Amino acid sequence: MAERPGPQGGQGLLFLTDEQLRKGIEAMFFAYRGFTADPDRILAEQDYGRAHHRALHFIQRSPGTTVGNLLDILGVTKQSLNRVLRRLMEDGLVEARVGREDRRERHLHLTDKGRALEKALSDAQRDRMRAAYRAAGPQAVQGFRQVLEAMMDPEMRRHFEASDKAGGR
Amino acid sequence: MAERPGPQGGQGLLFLTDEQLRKGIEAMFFAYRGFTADPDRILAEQDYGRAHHRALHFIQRSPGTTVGNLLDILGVTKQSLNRVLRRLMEDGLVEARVGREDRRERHLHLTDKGRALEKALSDAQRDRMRAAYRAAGPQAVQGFRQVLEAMMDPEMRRHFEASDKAGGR
DNA sequence: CAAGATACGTCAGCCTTGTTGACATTCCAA
DNA sequence: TTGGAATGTCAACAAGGCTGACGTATCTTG
Repeated sequence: MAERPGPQGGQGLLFLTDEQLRKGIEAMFFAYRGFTADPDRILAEQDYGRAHHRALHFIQRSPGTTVGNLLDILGVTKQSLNRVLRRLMEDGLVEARVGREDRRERHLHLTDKGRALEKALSDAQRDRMRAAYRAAGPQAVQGFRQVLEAMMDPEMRRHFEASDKAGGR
Repeated sequence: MAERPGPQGGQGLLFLTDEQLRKGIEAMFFAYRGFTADPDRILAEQDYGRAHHRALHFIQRSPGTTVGNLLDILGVTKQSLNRVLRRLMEDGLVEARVGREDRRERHLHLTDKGRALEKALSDAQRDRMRAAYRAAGPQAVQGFRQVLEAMMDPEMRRHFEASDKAGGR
């Protein structure tokens, strides 16, 4: 567990010490706070929460996605998601269209109003991300992405990779 | 906003496109889920939540820390933290010692039982982090840390850097 | 065509963890 | 001695998770 550089490893494994890992864990914790801080402020003004942000984000990213697919991605129960979606539809940010091929499905789309809020949120979040990327540099960004990807559950990695559109990576 | 490589930037700024930033945002989202998944399972068995994990972690990391300091780090209200601490003390995982210099302060320590749970949680989380680090390699880990650090609020970065003990980075 | 499976919505009730506001206690420091 | 700091605690509330149960279209399959 507590590593001294073994005969096989030497300097090359120092980044796997418990202490380094602890720092990584705390870095994730503190960084995630920063990551959500700016959108949270905007959301609070309008009486929405992170759950609404997540729904808006993934509908924006994959317009026409179904409720079931969203459930998969977000990993919450349909009751929980439904409460959020209902509110977004009542408020006219999201619109559900009956599927043409399978009429049981509801295909979700943002309205202009929904797109506007989503943009405000993602602009704020992207600004922070952009600043961090710029400060760290392209090399660091590549490493950042590699570690995050390796940290995901395989099923989540599938969803993540599935989001490559034109211009993805 | 939507960048084409400008005359000044060229290839070097492609990592700052909106699409790259969106992928970074989703990577954070999906990775954080993986990051908390293993401890969450252990916590659920014992009817604790993430809030308890966070408290245990930061008490373990800085034994003797005060309630006020913990409030600072965790960024929640004292009522919220108090509920969690009370439960941990009732269950005999955490012990509060009256300060010797300033007797208003409570210095928090883990009991053996608390240390045991904290270790189980952090072992699980470290295992995942170690696997990710190993898969990505030392170079990537360095980048990972740089980006996360740049993403923190300055005040959180202070707390983060303050946690360097012997062997930190 | 009938029966079962699927996609979705919804009601009811519960829990954790966050919030605000108010107030008490204890103790340090000027 | 008095003001303010550090802490604890009560009450009430909200967001957003959860489970369980049930209803209704709609599709699919035997």
